[in-house]
Amino acid sequence: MAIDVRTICLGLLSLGPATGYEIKKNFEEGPIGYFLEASFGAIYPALGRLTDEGLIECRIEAQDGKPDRKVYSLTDRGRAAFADALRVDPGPDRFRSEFLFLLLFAEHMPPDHLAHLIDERLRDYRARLKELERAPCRPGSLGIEFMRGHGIAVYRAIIQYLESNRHVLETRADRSVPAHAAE
Amino acid sequence: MAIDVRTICLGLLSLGPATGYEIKKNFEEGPIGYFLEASFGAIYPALGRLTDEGLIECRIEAQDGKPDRKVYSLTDRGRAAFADALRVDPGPDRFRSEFLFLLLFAEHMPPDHLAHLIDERLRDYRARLKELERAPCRPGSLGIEFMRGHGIAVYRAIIQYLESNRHVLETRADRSVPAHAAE
DNA sequence: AGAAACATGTAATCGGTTACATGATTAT
DNA sequence: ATAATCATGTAACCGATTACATGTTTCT
Repeated sequence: MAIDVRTICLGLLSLGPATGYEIKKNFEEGPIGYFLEASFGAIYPALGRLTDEGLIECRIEAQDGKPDRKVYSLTDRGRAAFADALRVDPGPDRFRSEFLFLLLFAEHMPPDHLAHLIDERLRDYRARLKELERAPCRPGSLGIEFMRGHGIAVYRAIIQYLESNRHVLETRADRSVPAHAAE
Repeated sequence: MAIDVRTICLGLLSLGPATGYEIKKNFEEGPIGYFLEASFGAIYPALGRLTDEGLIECRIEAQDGKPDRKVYSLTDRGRAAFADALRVDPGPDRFRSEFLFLLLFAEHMPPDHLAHLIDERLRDYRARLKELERAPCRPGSLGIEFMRGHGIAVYRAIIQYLESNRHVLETRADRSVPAHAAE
């Protein structure tokens, strides 16, 4: 078994007690979402199983209106289990991009659509970069800072590459319907 | 429906006829595997469905010993369907890394294990980079070249980041059992 | 002798996404 | 008013991975 949502929850809880909702936030804000993701539909059941197995325990905080907060924290057995999980050798890093898949066929796209596609992706990456770059008020752990730097380095590389090489695809798209051939 | 294996097969077949085996090779060699992946268990059924739907067709080449080669190619309807699929807006690019997840807990790792982890990952990235860098004999399509450049840019950024920042995690790992505290 | 490449396929299993269900409070 | 944030959970569905099944040829 590789690194699934259960292990991720275990890991994040080893950094401190948290609710399912807070765990989810980790993937949406901050550098962790740069290389990990999990949905509520995966997190809540994982937390349930982990509790059944005695690897985490849960303190319930009543709230008015909202559902009770369930703050989970690692048990000793959970700590041990996680120390164990830390020894697995990590699978390969993977970059997945539907965007690049589409660009594979840039030549068969209307030039304006192609340009729009690249513009949007660039906007997206610039936003992600800015998000990572704005330093956290309270600097997180060493690990988190390292992830942040990693993300920044990669996003910068991608933005730079896109900016300086888009013309390769775009001039070709023009040439596929060259002006002098439309006569 | 986003970009699933069926669409990927359709796209790769739009570049020329191929067998399931050849489609799979695309993900293992060459720049396409940099941002896409699919297993035989996904490709063969996808090819079957696509054939049933009349989007691709199959020419069977008998062979001795080996199973027959089934060379698939797009039909006109398939070409139209793919042109359609090209219009969807691509989901976000995602980078997933179990490796970075582990590094999140670098402080709780034996220093030699941490160093080994990073060494291995660096080796892996250098190999991938070399693989991308060795220019294809027959330069592929513009699109492929673009992907190649993208991968090279990203891998270089990651390697450089890892090389120049690993000490941040590693000196800390040392300090967790500092020499002067062991007295 | 053994591994790797060539070549296609099936089936069990599974992890996870998406959508649904509920509902108060606070910010725009 | 409307959207967003807070807060937890269930269930259907699904795509895909993994392992299995089979067998030859060629490279090391």
